[in-house]
Amino acid sequence: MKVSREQMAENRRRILDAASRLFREKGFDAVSVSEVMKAAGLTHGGFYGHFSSKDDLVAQTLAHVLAADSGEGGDFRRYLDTYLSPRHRDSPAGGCPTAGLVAAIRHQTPAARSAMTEGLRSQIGRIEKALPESDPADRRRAAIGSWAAMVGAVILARAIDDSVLSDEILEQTRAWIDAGINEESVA
Amino acid sequence: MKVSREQMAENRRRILDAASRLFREKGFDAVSVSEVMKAAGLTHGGFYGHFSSKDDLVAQTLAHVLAADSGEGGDFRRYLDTYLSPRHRDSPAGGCPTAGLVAAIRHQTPAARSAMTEGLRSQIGRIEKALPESDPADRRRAAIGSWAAMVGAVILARAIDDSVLSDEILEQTRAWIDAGINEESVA
DNA sequence: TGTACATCAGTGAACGCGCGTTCACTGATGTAC
DNA sequence: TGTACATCAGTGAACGCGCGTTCACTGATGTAC
Repeated sequence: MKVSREQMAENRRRILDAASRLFREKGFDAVSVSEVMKAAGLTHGGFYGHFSSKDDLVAQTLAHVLAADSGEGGDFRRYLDTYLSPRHRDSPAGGCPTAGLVAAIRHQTPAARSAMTEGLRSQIGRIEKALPESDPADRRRAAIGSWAAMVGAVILARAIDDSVLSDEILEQTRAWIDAGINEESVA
Repeated sequence: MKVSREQMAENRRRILDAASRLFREKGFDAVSVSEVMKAAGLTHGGFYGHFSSKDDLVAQTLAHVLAADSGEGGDFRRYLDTYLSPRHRDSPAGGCPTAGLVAAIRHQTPAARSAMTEGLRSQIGRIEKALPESDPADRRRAAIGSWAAMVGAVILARAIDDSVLSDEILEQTRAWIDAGINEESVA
């Protein structure tokens, strides 16, 4: 049955939101088109009215979720504490899409890589702005280094089965970044 | 046709080596059992004489490649320069198995997670030893923070399609870690 | 040392399954009058 | 505003394909004598 234009737009949003959560939780390959559609409250046949292929869904989901990833104009240290928390590590579905999906981007289409590139560029810019003032070159270095360490730490912490070591990775990386930021702002 | 015991052991090693390269290059899901066997110079039917399932191959490949990942008793800065080089970024198949595979471990079996946990534990220990002397607690913090940043930077650098930004991520992360190490050794 | 034969590593056809994708159909929407 | 009908978003059965896995078979290995 046909559906109103607003309903169709909302359906599309629900598909993207469902895909976004499922992809972060289980990875691109382990999530089927049917699963996404069911999670969005629809049947699989209607999928191709919204997207040209599963690859297209992946690319559009990335653009959707990385654009929404903004916010956080606030304090960098607060962001750091939240990001490197056990709570964030344990919630991939609702957590940072970069931590959940970057590594898989290598095996996706050029459109997906492009979306990730822009997402990463703006995320680095956002961290630069949130960092305590100092020399612009140092600030950029700190933004990139911190972000690499944050994403790396969450990925490592999520991969292992020893919760003590996992907690330690989060906490030590947090302290290490914190010390690096102090150093930069003092320099 | 049957094959000598030594030949069988060598075949097993060749399967693990082929799987190791292919998994790092394309990811676990995108590599089929047949593809691995063909790369090892065998046919797919013989696979189950060596491994009980593809999941078993994944777990054993991780144990195999993470154990071999050792070496590098040398200078940390040299290791850092090599690790965060465009050459390493561009060679996932022959590169660090952690950078190539950690993020996918979350979706693998407990045996695979266990292998990654031990691999990570020993890698952190190795870096601790290679770091310039200072307080042991600072050294451990630096080892974990540096490793998170190194793995994160390579994963980020591999994900994007802008080679200028990708090079910058490697170089800035290298400089950021270098500064952090200096700070620790001075403290 | 040489022979006879049981073992078993590797082969390749075949299987069942779930996936991405297609398509004839349905019935609510929204436009033309 | 009310009616008639063309449009088209969503449905669900069906498809072809590649995957992991199985199995009857082959022939070299290596052991028993």
